Amino acid sequence: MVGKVTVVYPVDPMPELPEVETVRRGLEVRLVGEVVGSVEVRQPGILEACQVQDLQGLAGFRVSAIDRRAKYLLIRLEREAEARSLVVHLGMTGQLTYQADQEEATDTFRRLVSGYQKSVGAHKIDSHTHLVATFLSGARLMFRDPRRFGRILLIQACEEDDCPRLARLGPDAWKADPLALKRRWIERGGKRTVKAILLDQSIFGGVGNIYADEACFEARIRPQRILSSLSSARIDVLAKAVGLVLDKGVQNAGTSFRDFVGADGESGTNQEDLRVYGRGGQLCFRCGGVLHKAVVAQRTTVWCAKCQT
DNA sequence: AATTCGCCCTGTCGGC
DNA sequence: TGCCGACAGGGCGAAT
Repeated sequence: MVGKVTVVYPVDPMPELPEVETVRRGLEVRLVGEVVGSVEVRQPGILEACQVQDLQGLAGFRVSAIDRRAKYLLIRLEREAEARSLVVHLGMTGQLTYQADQEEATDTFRRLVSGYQKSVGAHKIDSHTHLVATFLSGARLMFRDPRRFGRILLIQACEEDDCPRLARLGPDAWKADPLALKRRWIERGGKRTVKAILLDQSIFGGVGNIYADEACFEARIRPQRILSSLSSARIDVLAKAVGLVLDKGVQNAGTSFRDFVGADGESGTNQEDLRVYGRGGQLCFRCGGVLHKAVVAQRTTVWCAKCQT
């Protein structure tokens, strides 16, 4: 028996495509059809290109759909002939949770499950809760983000192409045709590293630090390899690996080290399936070699020097 | 033109 | 034990 085991809980990096998709699915089930009663902005600093009054003016709008583009959530709102999109980026620690009624348990319940903190239920309103939308049904949608890297924008539904953040995004990386990934990587990647290309949201959107490293491990390619130095066949493998790790992330309802929760406050389980992210210095599950850690493309990067070439 | 840097922000952790 | 600096990190604008 081991005496005392120190478990390190890394802070979740930015929610990436699978995490945002998990929130989208949760909100789609619960939020569509709800009519906004009032919106309280508790921290105006999270707003971008819109004012507190604009959000307060959403009273009477009905939620018609929840869409996602890369790591952005788009909450579609309609009132008579008007249509708006509430655009939400979760930053690093953002949580967008739904509460059916205010009598429901109002505190997050955390417990340890397989070495990680498991979160259940919407968090109570605290100093990190920056926006609370209350619906006519009594339900609430809350945006909570301790590190405040998240952003909320409100745009006219028809102005999506004029929103610089959205206009910059390339196609969605999830469910993209592997041949399309390959073609665009080669066209737009120049002489950059695989890691830099995977993280570049204007080439394909949705992949962040976790899934970039996991895809490289899956494809047995070093993240610092220059893409143009890879054979055509190996780029094909990488393209399939990206699809695979994103699929798995979505199936597992996202990666939760600490902060990430879905719309109902539930943690994901993908952290249990990670092969390299957060494992620098530990042993490779595939070959037993020591996993290396270094900064590549300005991000902490982990790879196996033995089986990734 | 392509790439890098500094900033935003706060909880957590290691060192003293 | 407690204080404090270092660190983490996506996206954006400025600088190189």
